[in-house]
Amino acid sequence: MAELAPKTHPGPGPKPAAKPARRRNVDRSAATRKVILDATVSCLYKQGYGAVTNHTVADLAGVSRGAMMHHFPTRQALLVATIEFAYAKLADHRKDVLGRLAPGLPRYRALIDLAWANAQMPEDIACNEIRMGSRSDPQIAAAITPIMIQVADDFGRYIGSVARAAGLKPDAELKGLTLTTAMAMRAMAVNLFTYPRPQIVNCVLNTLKAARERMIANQLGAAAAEGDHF
Amino acid sequence: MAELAPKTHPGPGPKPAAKPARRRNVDRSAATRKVILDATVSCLYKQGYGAVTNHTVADLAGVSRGAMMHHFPTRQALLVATIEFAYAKLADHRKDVLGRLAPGLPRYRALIDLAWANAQMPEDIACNEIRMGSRSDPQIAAAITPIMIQVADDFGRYIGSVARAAGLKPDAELKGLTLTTAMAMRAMAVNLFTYPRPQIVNCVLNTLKAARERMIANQLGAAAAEGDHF
DNA sequence: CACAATACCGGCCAAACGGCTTGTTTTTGA
DNA sequence: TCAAAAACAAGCCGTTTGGCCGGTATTGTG
Repeated sequence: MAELAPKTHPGPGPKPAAKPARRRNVDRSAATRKVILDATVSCLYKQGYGAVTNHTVADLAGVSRGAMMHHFPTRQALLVATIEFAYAKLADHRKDVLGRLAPGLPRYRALIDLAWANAQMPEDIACNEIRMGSRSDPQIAAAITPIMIQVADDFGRYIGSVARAAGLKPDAELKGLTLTTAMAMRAMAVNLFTYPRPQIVNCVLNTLKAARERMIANQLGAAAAEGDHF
Repeated sequence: MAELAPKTHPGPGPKPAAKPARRRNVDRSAATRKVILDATVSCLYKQGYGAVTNHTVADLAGVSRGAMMHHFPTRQALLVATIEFAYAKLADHRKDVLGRLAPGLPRYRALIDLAWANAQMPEDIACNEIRMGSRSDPQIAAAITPIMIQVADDFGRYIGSVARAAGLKPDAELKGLTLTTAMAMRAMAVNLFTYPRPQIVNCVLNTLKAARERMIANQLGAAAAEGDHF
């Protein structure tokens, strides 16, 4: 739990009540919102949707319920903000990892491992929890569905651009592999909570990578597929 | 909502208060339990884990809350019973479908479509909801985890026996395909609630079937893979 | 038939929930 | 410097939750 600002002078100095450093309102707001959203993601990740209550999140964030009400007047507002916050973080992570790799096949080949890394991140687990949990609340579900559709479509287009940059054409085989990977990663991450068998991970990843290499060989010829890309 | 027994004489006959047919206690119990468990599955399927409350389930089942308390004293008891009930139904369905097919390759090839059919059934969706939802309640999660581990292991052995009967050896490739299929189907069924794009289904199924045919050709030679098995 | 056991009923309770409200502290802008 | 605005604090309330209760109806048993 991060301290937002020192409230008291820590040392044994002669000043018994040092004034807290002056902070601008925009910074105070941003910091508080971030603390709350991080706490929500952490709560969703560790305890699941059912544990996300007013009280729990506020305590976890080290913030009063009043402050939470001020920034997120309703539960719906909190969850919508959390899903946008989490998706943004996931997109940043993707961009960061892929940016270090050369465009073309190396970058395309990194997508499967990246998908698995993403699926394990608390932010992705949190999004899954909200997607599933909000089914019980039509209002929240209605607010969240369009966000998720847009994110999914954006993600699909992004994968398409990475594939094209690698000289691959996004045909049915490529789309099928992309979707299968996305689905399998998500379910596998969820599954690890209740069926802790880490050895299945490499098993699934290898299956997907084998299908990928076969597709690359089909599209670009066997020359592009030489070497061990597992 | 099924009537358990006619309480009053429906017709305009001269008998104003016909006695309800005498039923044995075991039958009364079984019927009531079934109505409650069906209602729980339906509630999980249509509205999700958060909607499964004492009141909602009892109303949906057409049963008093007292009767529910009698058969399932706690929420945990209800959910454990539901997950066992649902898994039994899914296993029956699998057995029923596969039993109509010739053992060997035809039966093995039916597994992917069967996995998708199973994943879409309310009973499977209900199990997913319980698995995810119960993460917020350590007690319920602890009661459910061993059940799911056993079911998953039994299922794995069953797939193995079907594969062996088809002359296939359960190597890493086959296991990977089995796991990938199971994971992708589960996530896809969940996904349809929030991202209604039916066209992705065949895309994923075709990817998995292509991998399957390639594996069959690898293990049994090209002769076994002739024809169109999509 | 009498009496025990089981199935069923619906009101009740404490606890926890979401969110509203009033009051206090800090920042802002003129 | 000072009033308005924003950030923050926390008590409060109506509702809903899971579970408990005394009581009734039906079935099993000697």
